[in-house]
Amino acid sequence: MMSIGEVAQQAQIRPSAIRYYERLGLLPSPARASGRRRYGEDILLQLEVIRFARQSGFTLREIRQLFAGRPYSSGLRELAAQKVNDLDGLIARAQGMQLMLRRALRCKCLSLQECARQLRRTNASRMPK
Amino acid sequence: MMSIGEVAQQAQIRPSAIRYYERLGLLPSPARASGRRRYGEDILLQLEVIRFARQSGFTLREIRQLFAGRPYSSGLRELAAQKVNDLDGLIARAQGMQLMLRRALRCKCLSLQECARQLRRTNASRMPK
DNA sequence: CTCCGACTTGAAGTGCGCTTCAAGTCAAGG
DNA sequence: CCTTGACTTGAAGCGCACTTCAAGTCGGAG
Repeated sequence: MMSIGEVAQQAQIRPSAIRYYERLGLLPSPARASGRRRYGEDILLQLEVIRFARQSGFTLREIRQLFAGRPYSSGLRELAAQKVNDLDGLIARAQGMQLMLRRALRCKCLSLQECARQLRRTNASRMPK
Repeated sequence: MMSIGEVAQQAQIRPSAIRYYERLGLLPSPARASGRRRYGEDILLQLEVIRFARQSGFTLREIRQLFAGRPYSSGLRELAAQKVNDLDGLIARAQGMQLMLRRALRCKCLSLQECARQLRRTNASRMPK
């Protein structure tokens, strides 16, 4: 069993963030030894998933809905499917942005107006309203 | 020439956001007619690029650095190249997340622990520390 | 002319994701 | 024993991206 400090060090995260996740309901309250939190190995995996999801643009509330609920809960699969869809949009936008930046790097016209015009011409379909 | 309200309506954004962007230096101060801002068509393109960049995970400060500076400024190309790189990471994480969610949808084990274990087994290389 | 609605400004407020602070508890080492 | 340092809590603070509010200005319709 690890202390919150050990977990934090291994997960490269601040203890305060772990406590914050717990308060928000992303993590279950762990066992306690004379008041102090004691964690098993599982916590590291859970924190990894939280970070991974955060870095994919999920909010903590979404992460709680998706991962901290019981399996098979009613709207959960629907939500997950929606999220898969959202990620398609995110990926498309990120790729469009890359295209724009690469183009700007090549053509030496790195200014808002020029790049916008280029983007519009070549990538209009991927620019959401 | 358009008023801030017209621009806002066409760009699907609040006037307050336009003023905020202006204050932050993302947008130049437009012409004024008896105190009121008057915009040409260019503003719509500029706002589109800002939204597009925001949706790709850029902060407003980054957007200002990248797009609101003069062309060819010193560290600008370097920054852009860095951003292209960051986007690779973002795209990879988003795709990893999609994989995880799709898997969870198929195998009916949508719980933090199960998905984490799956992710770890199948996608460890894409999980950043 | 008067009223309405859209605009102006600066300042304060909001929600998110944390961090920091203050005050206190506890266990282990010297 | 007593100090040290990691922990506990609740509350406050912070940076971001805006929005909202308060108080005032302005142009055009009636």
